[in-house]
Amino acid sequence: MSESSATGQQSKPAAKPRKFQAIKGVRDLLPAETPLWNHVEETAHEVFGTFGFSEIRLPIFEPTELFARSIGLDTDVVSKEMYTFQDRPMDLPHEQQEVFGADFADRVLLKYKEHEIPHTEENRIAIGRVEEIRVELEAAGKKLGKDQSALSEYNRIFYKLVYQLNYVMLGEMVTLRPEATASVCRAYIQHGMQQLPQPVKLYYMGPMFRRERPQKGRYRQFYQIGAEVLGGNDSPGIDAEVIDMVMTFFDKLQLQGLELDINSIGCRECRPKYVEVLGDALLKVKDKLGADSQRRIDTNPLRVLDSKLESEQEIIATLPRMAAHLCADCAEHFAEVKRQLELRGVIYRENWRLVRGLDYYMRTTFEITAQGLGSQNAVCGGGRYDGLVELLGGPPTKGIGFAIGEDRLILSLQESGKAPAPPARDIYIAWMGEKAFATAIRAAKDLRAAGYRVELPATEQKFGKALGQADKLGARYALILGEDEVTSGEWTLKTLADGSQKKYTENELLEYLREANAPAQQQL
RNA sequence: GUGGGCGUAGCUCAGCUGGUAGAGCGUCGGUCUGUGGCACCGAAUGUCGCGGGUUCGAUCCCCGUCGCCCACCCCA
Repeated sequence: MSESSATGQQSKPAAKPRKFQAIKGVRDLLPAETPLWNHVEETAHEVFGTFGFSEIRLPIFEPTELFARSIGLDTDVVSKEMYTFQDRPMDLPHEQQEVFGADFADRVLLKYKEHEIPHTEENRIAIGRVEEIRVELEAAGKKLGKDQSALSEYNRIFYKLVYQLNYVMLGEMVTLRPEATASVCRAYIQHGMQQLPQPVKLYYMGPMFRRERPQKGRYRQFYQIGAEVLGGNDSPGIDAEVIDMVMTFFDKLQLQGLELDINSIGCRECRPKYVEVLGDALLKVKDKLGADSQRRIDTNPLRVLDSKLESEQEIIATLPRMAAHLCADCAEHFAEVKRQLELRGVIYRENWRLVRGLDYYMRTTFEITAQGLGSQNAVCGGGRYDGLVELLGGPPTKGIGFAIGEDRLILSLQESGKAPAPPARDIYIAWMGEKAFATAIRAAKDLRAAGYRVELPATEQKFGKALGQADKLGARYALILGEDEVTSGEWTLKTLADGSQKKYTENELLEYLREANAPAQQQL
C-alpha cells in the first residue's frame, strides 16, 4: 500500500514507502554484539547455579496495580515512566462505540457476564446503570415512528447510554514491566512457593521497559539480570551471600573498576524517625540548597543525600546520618552484614548517602558501579525488602535481591576490552561441478552433525572467488571438492591461515578436525 | 520534563567567502574457469534529515521541525 493511496493524495506519484526506524530508546542487538550477550547470560546461568539459584521466566506484562503497589506511587518509575495500556476485549474496538451504541452496549454486557470485563466495584455500578438505560432505550425504540417526540426521546436515551458506557472499565490496565522483583513476588505467592524448602532462591533475565529520556547506558527497553531470595529468615548471611554472588559473577566476566557501596536505610521502625530528623536539619539549610533538593525536603528527604550538585556537597556532609539513628536490631544486622562480607573477602565501601529509589527497600541496600559508563555508572542495585510479599497479599516473607543492568554491564565490558572474541571455527565448502555439489551437500550434513559451522555456497563459483569468500567470512578451513576429489574419494582440506592443504577420506577428515579443535572446544 | 552537541553514500568523514556532491572503508563485478588474503580496473547506492525563508541560485546563511547523541532528573 502506498502512502498516496492511503491518504487520497494524487499529486505526488509513487511516493517512496516510509523508512521505518526503531522506536526511540529501543535498539537492535546486531550479530557483532550477540555473542557477548550470550556469554554474559551463560555466565549468569553458570555462576548463579553454583549458588543454588534456579531460573524463573516471567511475563513481560503484569497488572498495573502490581507495580503501583510494590514500587510505590510516588516514584518516578510508576508516576511517569511506565508503558501502560488497557487490555480491552478483542471485539470491543474504540471507534464503534458511538456508531453502534446499542449493539456495543449489548456486547459490553455480554463480555461482563463472561468475566472478560473486570468485575470491580466501579464496574458493577457502571454496568448496572448501562443495563437500566439499555432497557429504557429498548422501550423508547418500540415507540419510534409514532411521532416526532418519540425520536428525540430515543436519541436522548441513546446518548445517555453512550455516555454511561464511558464509565465501564472495559479491560484491566496492564503495564510492560519496569522491573521484575514485583513479578517474582507475585509468582512466589501465586504458586504457593512458601510450601517449598525456604528460602527460595530465584534468578531471571530479560527486557524491562521504562519511558525515560535515553542516554548512554539507558534505554527504554533495557535488560536486567536479577536474583531474589524469598522466605526463610533475614539472616545477614543471606545478604552477604547475595552480594558475594554478584561480585563473583562480575569477577568471572572480568568487569573492570568495580566498586561496591553498601548502606542500611533502616526499617519501618527507625527510618521514619530518621527521615524526620533529616527533614528538620534540611529545613535549616534550605536556602543553601538547589531547587531540586528543596523540593525533595517535602517529597523524599532521603533523596537529597545522593545529590550530585557540587554546591551542595559541603552542606550534605554536615547532615545527620542514618547510621546514628538505626534501631538496635537494624544496627546489629548491618554490622553483621559487614562482618560477613569481610569473612568472604568482599571489598566494600560504606556509603551513608546511598539510598534507593524504590519504596520497598529496607535495611541493607547496595549498589555496584563499573568503569566506562559515563554518568550512568551503576551496573547493579539491590537491597532487602522484607515487607513486600506481604504487601502483595502473600504471607509475611523476608526478601532480598538485586538487579543488574545488562546493557551497562556489556557496555563496560566492551569499553574495557574485556569482551571475548567470538570463536570462529568455520568450514567453507568450495565445490566445483554438479557431481561435486552432491558430495558437498553430504559433507556439509556430516560436518554440521559433528558440530562445525559450515558454509555451503548454493551456487557454483569460480574457484578463486570461493576461496576469497571463505577468507572474508573468517573461515578456518576450506574444504575443496572438485572432480578429482569426488572420483578419488579423497577430500582436500585447506587451512586458510597458512595455506597448507592435505587430502583426507571423509572419516579421516572428521578425525583430524576433532583432534585439531579439541583444545579450542575446551576453552568454551 | 530541562539543557547542550550533531544530522552529507551501508560505515567513517571531506566539501573554502553560497554556483545542486567527493574520499577512504565496505559491497558487487572484472583482470583470475583448481588455489584466497595483495594489487589494479570498473560499478551500484545520496530528494546533502524534513519544511519554510533569504537569493538569479542554498549541502553552505536564517527560522521552524524531526531524529540521533550527551548531560540534568531518575534509575539498572
